[in-house]
Amino acid sequence: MEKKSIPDIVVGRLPLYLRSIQRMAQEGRKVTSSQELGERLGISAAQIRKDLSQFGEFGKQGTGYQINYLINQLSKILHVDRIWDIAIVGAGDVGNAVVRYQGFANRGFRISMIFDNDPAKIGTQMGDFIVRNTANLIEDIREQNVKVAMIAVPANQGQKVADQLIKAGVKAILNYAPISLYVPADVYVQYIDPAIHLQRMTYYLD
Amino acid sequence: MEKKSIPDIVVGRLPLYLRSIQRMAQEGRKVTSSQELGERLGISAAQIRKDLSQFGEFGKQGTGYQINYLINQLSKILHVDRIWDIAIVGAGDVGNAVVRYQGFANRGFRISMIFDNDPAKIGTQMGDFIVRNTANLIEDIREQNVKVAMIAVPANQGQKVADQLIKAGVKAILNYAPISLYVPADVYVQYIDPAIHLQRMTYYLD
DNA sequence: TAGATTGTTAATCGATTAACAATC
DNA sequence: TAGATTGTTAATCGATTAACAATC
Repeated sequence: MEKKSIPDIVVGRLPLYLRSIQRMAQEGRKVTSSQELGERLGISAAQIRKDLSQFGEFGKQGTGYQINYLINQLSKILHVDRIWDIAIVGAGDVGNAVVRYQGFANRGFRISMIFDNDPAKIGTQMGDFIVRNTANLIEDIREQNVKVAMIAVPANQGQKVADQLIKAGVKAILNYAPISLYVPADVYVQYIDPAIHLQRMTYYLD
Repeated sequence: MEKKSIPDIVVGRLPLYLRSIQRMAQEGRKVTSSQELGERLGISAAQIRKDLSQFGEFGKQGTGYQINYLINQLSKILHVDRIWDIAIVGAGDVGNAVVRYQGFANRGFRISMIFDNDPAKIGTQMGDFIVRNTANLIEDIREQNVKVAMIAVPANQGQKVADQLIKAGVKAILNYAPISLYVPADVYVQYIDPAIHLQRMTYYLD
């Protein structure tokens, strides 16, 4: 009997739930409800209960959800009950911002290497790292068994870098280059393009 | 008679269509089809035709879509047939990356000011701008009639900054702070949080 | 013309919501 | 206990797809 498959749209909301209850925990809160969580996120309480119920019974009638317990469960579900090493490709302004980003702490990730193909940058310090040569990308990533990477290079180099990452065994790519990538079915891609997000809003402005 | 309302999920795909055909134009292409565009984006041809047909008839049977014409039409629909000034709040690493970002050219946006509340940063140069004092945010933004802003401050300052932006008349906020914002119904928010995107992928990894 | 591709309809598929029994 | 809130079902709502007449 197959494990029933969870809709991707549900998976996409779980990290929001996790972020929100982690914040509640920081605030010293111990218990929450689907209603409170929904108000914080702008999502209906029914949807939150339905989403969570796909994975188990995490709450108690009458009282709600123990925050610490739900954090643990969601972390396991999302596989961030461990630390994923991340490789960054591109040591420009975006790569620089990500390599120094403090927001990965307690969220399951840490930067472990950064690459560039510019001789002027290779070997220099960036954040806590020495910029590596993209020419060695495949062997370096393979050697350290890195499975998650970020692409922070210009659009015209994005696909080439993606191809190398895939060859190196990377299975999850966060792409800051403003292009769609072609990848095999067992590789996951997420996109961050500020202009795309902005255009989604200007539609509604006059 | 009311103008029929377009689903937000459709609006969300239009910027992807626009980016893709702008890229085709750069490649020297003149004409495309819903099928080709769909292959580039991993979206079905039927969906692309249906989405576009919500706004008019932009193609010709047998031949497809004139790229330049479709770029013009989509730019108008998304209101990027003009240049929107953008204010950035937060002159840390993320603010620095965004203020220098070259990717807004031809996409309807330009950075016009950046703020920080750190006396060590106020008055210094960042990219093409002098960092302004967040204390003057409301008057500065009002004076220049800026309607679009980005939040690039720590999580615990995000809501406070959002409240100021709204008071200043901003209607669209791209939020890099890892929190959900409360905003009035006439203000639009989009979120960029790399950890959220990464967790969406690690779910599928083992 | 013959071939290709649109715009659109109807059918299918999937996601959200409302409601409530169960139960803490 | 009485009140509150879950987990779940069924109904509703919305989005996607398949198919094809229209037509370039």
